[in-house]
Amino acid sequence: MLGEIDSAMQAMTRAERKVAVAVLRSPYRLLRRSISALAAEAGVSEPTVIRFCRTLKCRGFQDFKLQLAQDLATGAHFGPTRLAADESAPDLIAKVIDSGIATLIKVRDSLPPEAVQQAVDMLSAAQRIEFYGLGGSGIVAQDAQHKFFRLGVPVVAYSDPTVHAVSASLLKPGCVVVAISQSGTTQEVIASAGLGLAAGAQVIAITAADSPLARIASICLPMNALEGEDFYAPIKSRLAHLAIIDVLAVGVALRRGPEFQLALGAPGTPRLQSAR
Amino acid sequence: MLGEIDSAMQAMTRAERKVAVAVLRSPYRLLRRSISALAAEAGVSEPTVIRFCRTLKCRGFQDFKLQLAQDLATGAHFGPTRLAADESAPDLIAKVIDSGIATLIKVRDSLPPEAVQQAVDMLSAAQRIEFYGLGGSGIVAQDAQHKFFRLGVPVVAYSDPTVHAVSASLLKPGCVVVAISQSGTTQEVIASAGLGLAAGAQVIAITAADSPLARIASICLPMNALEGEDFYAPIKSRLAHLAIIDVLAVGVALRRGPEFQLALGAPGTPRLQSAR
DNA sequence: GGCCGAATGTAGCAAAACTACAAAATAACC
DNA sequence: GGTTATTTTGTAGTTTTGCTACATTCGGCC
Repeated sequence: MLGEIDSAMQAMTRAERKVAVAVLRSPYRLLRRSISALAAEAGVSEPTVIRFCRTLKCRGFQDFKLQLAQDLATGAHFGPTRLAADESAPDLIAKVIDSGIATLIKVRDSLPPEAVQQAVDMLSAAQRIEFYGLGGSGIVAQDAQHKFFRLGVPVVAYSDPTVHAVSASLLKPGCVVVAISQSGTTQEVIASAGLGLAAGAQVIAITAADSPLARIASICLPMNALEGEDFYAPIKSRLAHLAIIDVLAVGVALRRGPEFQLALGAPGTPRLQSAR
Repeated sequence: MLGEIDSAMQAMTRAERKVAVAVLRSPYRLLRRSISALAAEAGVSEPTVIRFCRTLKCRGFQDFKLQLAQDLATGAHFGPTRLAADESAPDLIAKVIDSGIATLIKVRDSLPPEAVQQAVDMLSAAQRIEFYGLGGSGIVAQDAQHKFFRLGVPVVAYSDPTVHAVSASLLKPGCVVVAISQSGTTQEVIASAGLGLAAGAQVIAITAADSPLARIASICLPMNALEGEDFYAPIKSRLAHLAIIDVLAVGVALRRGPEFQLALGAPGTPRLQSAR
């Protein structure tokens, strides 16, 4: 929609263009505003705003606002929407968080259910689970540890390559390694995953499809390259990883039965650290 | 949102429930309709419809329609997201991630822009930033460190109470503490925040509104109690915290200028750890 | 059965969105 | 270059919408 406005601007009259730039400047604020407020901000009259909406194939201002709202909610507008250095706080909030929402939608629609199913089965049956990740992925690994460690399985997270290399070589059949890496090319993680496999453990990779790490893994949960290597790229991929971990954690908790579901934080359960 | 309507129905009066079923029957059609049309369809009066919206924590009918539109657009409208023990993988993915999307939407719509603005100003001007959090919030703190530490400010994250207590008492004016706690009642974090204040530092709290921690903080970014202490509660609150951190990080990066924006991971930038 | 509080509806108001028309600006033509 | 025709923009008015204040009715309780 924002893109459409941008491209339709050429065919607009002068006054309509003024409305267009006002809308593009802070789309989110518009949602809460009235026709008169927008007209005043753009420095035009109210009917001009309505004509602007009609030019965009909308029935009126209300209709326009509704479509814009849906568009912004899906995050479908990202890419053309650049953040300005002087971004207003409401727009800053909306743009950053919508970028997150868009990421989650993408993960939801691209995660292969079969792979998730297999991963949940494998983790539910595991005698021991180890999460490996470096840097940002190391934080994801620690988060995973927090979510899994109350499910009744020994679980650890390592973000030090030398440590997880040693640990991996000491694993046994029945153990599961979850290797987390955005690119799937991080040598240290690939190496440790390989050591784990050699020791008889199984490896679940949360990484880019068709990457070296993905190829050696028993199961791969692909995180399709979030196209648009933009400003938020690292934030997006972190979020995507965390979401995948969440799915696995909930899946395993369900499988393990009610007593462990409670441990995840149902009402009345004594709070452990992670609930803070 | 549709899920919330469903669960809020129990606490509703008879007439409000009639509105609820009318909405749930055809949510999409509602978007184009007016208050009077909905009232007629549900067989109630117009103010009842408004009361229904208010019951759902909306400011009015317009606000309700807007939120509904965004909700429907994201596709995150799974009913009362109960999970069965034998949940199929596609549903598991959809429900867990939609719960996350709903959380982000809630954060987006409830974060006070003025507080965010102030927090960004304060962080941009800070000589030193320290993040404190325990348990699950400790991971959030570490994540924050990763996101901030390339912005040209000394930044650390502590999740050990004795360590951050010592560190807080050594702070000076110009330093900023970001205290993260879900409940806002964690004694150790409150104590350290207090020490920081006493040493002349300022404190930004990411926690529940009106909690003890919120009251002593210079600025509070409230994470309104995500009602429905359900199965995902801990996952939701973690996600909400991370999202708030993201907003702050992007806000500060923008303020600090282009060179630091690149550091967050724009194309062509050498990748550091967090990009993995 | 009468009283009290909650729940619902009625009536009215202010503002919002939209329409019809007139003024201004622009372009076309002689 | 001036006059006319056409498009563009603004003004004023109408209708609808969302909302509020108040009255009425319903349901529980002594």
